[in-house]
Amino acid sequence: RYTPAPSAEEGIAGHQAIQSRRGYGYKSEHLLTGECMGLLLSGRADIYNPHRGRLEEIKTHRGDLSRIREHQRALHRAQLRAYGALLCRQENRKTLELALIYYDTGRDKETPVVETASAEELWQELETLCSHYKAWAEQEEHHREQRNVLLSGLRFPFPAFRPRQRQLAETVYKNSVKSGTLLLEAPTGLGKTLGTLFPALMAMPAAGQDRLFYLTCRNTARQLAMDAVARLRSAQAAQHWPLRTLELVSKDDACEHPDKACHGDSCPLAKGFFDRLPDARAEAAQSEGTLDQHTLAKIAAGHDICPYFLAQEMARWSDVVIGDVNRLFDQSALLHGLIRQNSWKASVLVDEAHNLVDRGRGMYSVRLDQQRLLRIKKTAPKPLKSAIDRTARAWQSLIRDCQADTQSPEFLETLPTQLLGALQAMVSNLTDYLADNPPDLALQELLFESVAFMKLADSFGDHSLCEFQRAGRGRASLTIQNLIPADFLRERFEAAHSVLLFSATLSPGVYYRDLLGLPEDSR
DNA sequence: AAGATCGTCTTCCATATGGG
DNA sequence: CCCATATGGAAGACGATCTT
Repeated sequence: RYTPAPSAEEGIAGHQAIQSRRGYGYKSEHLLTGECMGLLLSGRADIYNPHRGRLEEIKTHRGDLSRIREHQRALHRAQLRAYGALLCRQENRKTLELALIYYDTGRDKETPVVETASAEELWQELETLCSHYKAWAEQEEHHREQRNVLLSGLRFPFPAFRPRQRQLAETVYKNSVKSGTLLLEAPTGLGKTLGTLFPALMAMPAAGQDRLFYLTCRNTARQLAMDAVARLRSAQAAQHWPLRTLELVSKDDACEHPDKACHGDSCPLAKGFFDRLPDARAEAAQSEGTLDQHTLAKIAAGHDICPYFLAQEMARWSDVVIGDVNRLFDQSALLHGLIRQNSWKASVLVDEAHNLVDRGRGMYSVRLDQQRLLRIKKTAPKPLKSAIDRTARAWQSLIRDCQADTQSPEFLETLPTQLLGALQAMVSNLTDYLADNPPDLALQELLFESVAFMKLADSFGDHSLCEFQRAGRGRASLTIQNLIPADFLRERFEAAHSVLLFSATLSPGVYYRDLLGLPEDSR
C-alpha cells in the first residue's frame, strides 16, 4: 500500500530488515536512561554494537534522499547524538561511532551517515539542550499553576445564575471531574455557552485536565464561545488573565493567498515558514490575551507567515481551543493528534451536538470524480500520462460493469479493485512528480481526492455505502458514503478525558450514543 | 543459462458513438 | 453537426514458467 511517506508498518518492517542483516553482537532496541540537569531522560536506540562501539539510528524514507528537509535531518542527528550522550555515560565510553541510517523502503537501500564523537562533547550538547528544555518546561509549569489558580477561583460574569443554569453547571462540573461522557439536552435560552464553558473551565484544576476544546458546528456558535470567554475575562477582579485561548478558523477563512497553492514554491507566506515561526510564536505566546482570528492575522502579518499555520502551531500551546468539530473528529484532525502525541487530558465540549451525526458522516465520506480526471488527462505532463490513462481505462471498465441501467445510482457490494489499483499507482506517480516539479493546483487536487478516496476505501465496511452514479458521458462518480460514523468517532471520544455533548435536541439519546460511538455508560 | 512460449498489461492508433 | 468520450485491435513490453 503506497503512502508518500513510509507508513508505520513499513517503518517497522524497514527497521527489522536492517536489524536482521546486522549479524551477531548487536543489541536492538537498546534501552537508554539517564539524568541530565535534573531531567529524567529515556529512549530506545535502534541498534547498538558494543564491540565496534557503534550506535545506529534508523530512519525510513521513500524516494530521493534529498527530499528529506534540512531541519528534519538535523532533528534526526540531534536525536542520535542525545542517545549517544546517554549511552556513553551509561556504558562509560570515551568515544562513540554514530551512524544515522536512512533506509529507502521502496528500493531496499541503506544510506549511512557516520560520524565519531567524544563522550564529552555529546554530554555538553545534551546539557545545552536540557537547559533550554528545562527553562521552557519551568515556565510552562508556572503558567499552568497560575492558570489553575485563576480557574479555581473563576467568577461567574453575572450576579446570579438563571433558573436551572446552576443545575446545568453542576452537572457539567461533575462530569468533568469524574471523567465522564455526557449527552446533555438543555432548552434554548438557558445560556448554554456560558453555562457549560464556565463550569468546565472551573473543573479543569480539580479534574487535572490539561486542555479544553470547545467545538462548534457553525461559525456563529464559535463566535458566541469567543464572546463568552471575553465576558468571563472582563468579569474577573484581577487584570492578569493566564488563560491562553485560541480561535481556530478554517483554512479558507484564514488564507491570505487563496489563489496560490499551499506550498513553499508558490505561496510567499509558506516559503521559509519555519525560519520565521519562532519569532511569531513567541509574540503570540506573550500577547497575554485571546488569540482570535483578528489578533493572529495581525501577528502573522508582522512576521510574513501564514496565519492558518500559525494558529495550528498555537494549538499546542493554548489552554482553551475554540474551533470547528472537524478539528477533533476529522480523519487527520489536529487536536486529536495533539491529544495522542502529548497524552493530554482533554476536556471536550461539543456545542449543537445534534449536528455531529451529519457532520461525522460528511467527514468520513468521499467522492471520486471522473470528469476531473478527464480534464487533467488532456494537459497532463508526459511522465503522468500513462498512469492517468490507466485510471481512465479503469473508469471505463467500471462503467461497463455497472451499465445495468443508466442515470439511476447503483450501490456496489464491493469496491472496484481495478480502479483502486490504478488509483494507487497514479497517487504514487503524482507524489513523485509533485515532489520535484513546480506545484500545480489541479494535480494537487487530483492527488488529494485520490488519496482521500483510497484512505476511506481501506476502511470500507458495513458502516458505509459505495455508490456509483453516471450523469452522462465522462461524468461518472463514485462515492463512499458513510452512514454510521461511530466506528470512526469512537476512538476520538475514548481519547478525551471528559466529553460533554450538548444541544437543545438530543433525543432519543440512545440513537446519538450508538451513531456517534459513545461509551455504553454515557448519559 | 540461454532461449522459447505463453499470458498479461501497455501503448498507440483508428473508429464508433453519444451529448450538447 | 461536432467534439470529446468510449472501445477495440495491433504491436510491443514484460514477467513467469517451461524446455533444451
